[in-house]
Parts: sequence; C-alpha cells; structure tokens
Amino acid sequence: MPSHSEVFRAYLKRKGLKLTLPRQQILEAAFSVHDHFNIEQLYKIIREKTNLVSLATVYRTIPLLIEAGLVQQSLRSASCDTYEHILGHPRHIHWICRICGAVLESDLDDLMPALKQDSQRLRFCLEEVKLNVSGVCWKCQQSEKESQ
Amino acid sequence: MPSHSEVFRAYLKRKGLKLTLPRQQILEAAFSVHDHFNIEQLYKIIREKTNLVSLATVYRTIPLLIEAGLVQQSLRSASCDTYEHILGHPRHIHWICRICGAVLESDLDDLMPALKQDSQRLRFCLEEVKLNVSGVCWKCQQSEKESQ
DNA sequence: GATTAATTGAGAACAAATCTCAATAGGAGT
DNA sequence: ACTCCTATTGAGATTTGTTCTCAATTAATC
Repeated sequence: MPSHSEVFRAYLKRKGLKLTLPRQQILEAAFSVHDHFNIEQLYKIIREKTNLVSLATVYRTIPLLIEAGLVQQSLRSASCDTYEHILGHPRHIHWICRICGAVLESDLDDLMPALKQDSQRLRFCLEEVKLNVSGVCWKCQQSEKESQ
Repeated sequence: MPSHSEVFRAYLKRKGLKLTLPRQQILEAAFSVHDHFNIEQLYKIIREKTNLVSLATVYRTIPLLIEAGLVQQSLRSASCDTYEHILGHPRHIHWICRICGAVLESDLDDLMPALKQDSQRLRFCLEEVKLNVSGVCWKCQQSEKESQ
C-alpha cells in the first residue's frame, strides 16, 4: 500500500502541481491527527512545529488532499466543516450524540448491498457514501435517566 | 395527522413560547416550498408576501422548527446550509450528482434493519438518519461519454 | 544556474450567522 | 377589555469561517 506522501506526490505530478514544503507539512499534520479535525485545529498543529505555513495555504491545500483521495469532508458540525483522513480507514457510519457530541463509528459494509441495488435502479454512479446517524449515546441515556 | 401549524402551536405552548406573526409566516413559507431551501431563499419568499419579518428572525425561528420536528437540516451545499420540511415525507436517501448538482431521492426503508441492528450493538438511541450518496447521475454519465 | 509558472504569506474582502438592545407584542390573569 | 410581564422583534453592528489579491518566492525543467 502506498504511503500518503507517495499518493500525494503522484497526484501532484499528475496534475502538474508542485510538491512544496507547506503542502508536505499540511499533509503530515493531517495524518498526525487520528480523529476529526477542522482547519483551525490543523493550523494550530502545524504552528506548534513550524511557523512556515499560513492559514490561507491550509485552506488552499485541503481541497487538493480531498481530490487526491487522502482526506474526506466529514461531519458537519454546528459552525464549521470538519475533515478526516481516509487511507487505511474503511468508510464508516458516524453515530453522533446530540447531547454530548460524542462520535461513534461503525462499518458501512452491511448496508452496501442494499445501497448498490438502489444505485442500479436509479442508474446512479455511486462514488461516496456519507451516513450520519444522530441520537443519544448510551452514556447520555444513563445520565438522562438518573436526572429524572 | 395534525397539520404543521398545529404541531408548531403545540410545541410552542409546551415550551412556554409565543406564537407570533413572524413565526407563523416563516412556518408557512417553509411549507410552501416543496424542495430544499436555505435561509436566504426562505427570507425572499416571505419578503414577496409581506415585509414584516427580518432575516434575524428567520435565523432564530429555524431552530425552533427543527426542535418541533417540522424541518430538518438537510444537504450541506458548498456555501450554506439547506433545509427541508419533513411532515408527511418519509426519511430518504439523497443521491447528489457532483457534476450537475441534481438531487435524487430514494427510500431509506431497505437499510433500516441493518441500521437498527448496529444501533442495538452500540446501545445508541437512533433518532435521525442522514444518508447522502455522491457520485454521477445518469444524464451526466451520458454527456461524459459523448464528450470523449 | 537560468527560466518559467505555480505557490506562498499577510492582510483585505466577503458572506453566513449571531448578537445587541431599545421598542413591541403575545397571552395569562384580572 | 385592560394590565402586566416576559418573550420577541427589527436593524444594524459584530463575529467567524472562508476566499481573494498581489507582490515576492520557490519548485521543477532545461
């Protein structure tokens, strides 16, 4: 399996774009976080190591990482977009607790057969599935019961 | 089945909130559109009929409609949130064409058994499912073929 | 090393959403 | 119907996330 930097390098080459230091640093930062992140958080992480990358460049680079298949736009939170890296992670379902905001994940595999059937019926070329379930997580169900 | 204004009235009463003219007009506008809409569009629709409602009030009222179960946050488009009303519409899957932006819809029913199982395993109280599939619609697949 | 075009940083600009606060209007009780 | 209390409103200022601008820089190619 090619590493994320190899994938990125190949993508840039294919597009005639340059592999710059800021882009490398943004990529590394994105893969150093094993969780959802937003631009501001990513910017902070980069800042802690070097101060060579501007916020504008982070914003400019994220779409490249998405195009390269390295990062995907993820949950929509209240005020800003969040992302997560993909390579090696199978696509999944997000279970978002509306009380504490916790995010659980589960596999998408069980649903794919039914989805594939639908896509054939609609003659729709399925590329990406984003499935978010909201509700209440176990912990919050417990504390709700206690407080009553 | 209770009408949307009855549902809203009951919700407001339960919460000790007031049923004001602006709120009624916003509700009516939301149910006059049979499609996705964003705040700006809703505001325009209201403006065409009366000029009694301010943009700030539209922003303030949408969360109430969501809490009341009358409206749900829907697709995330590039630049701003969109919503759609729910009452009478079964929950569905959105198939979003990344080329022309068309949105097809299909039923969620086939997927629910598998989802319910997952939710039990995770002990997660499932309240709402939002499933967006992106890819390419039939029309755009055709025009892609032609242009090659 | 020279050339060329892509890329960058810094701050300005923009747009969506939220906040502020004085004026207004539901609606519960009389 | 009238009063009182509190929620609500409008209008514009403010905040926040994102994009744009442009001169200076840098990666890649020869």
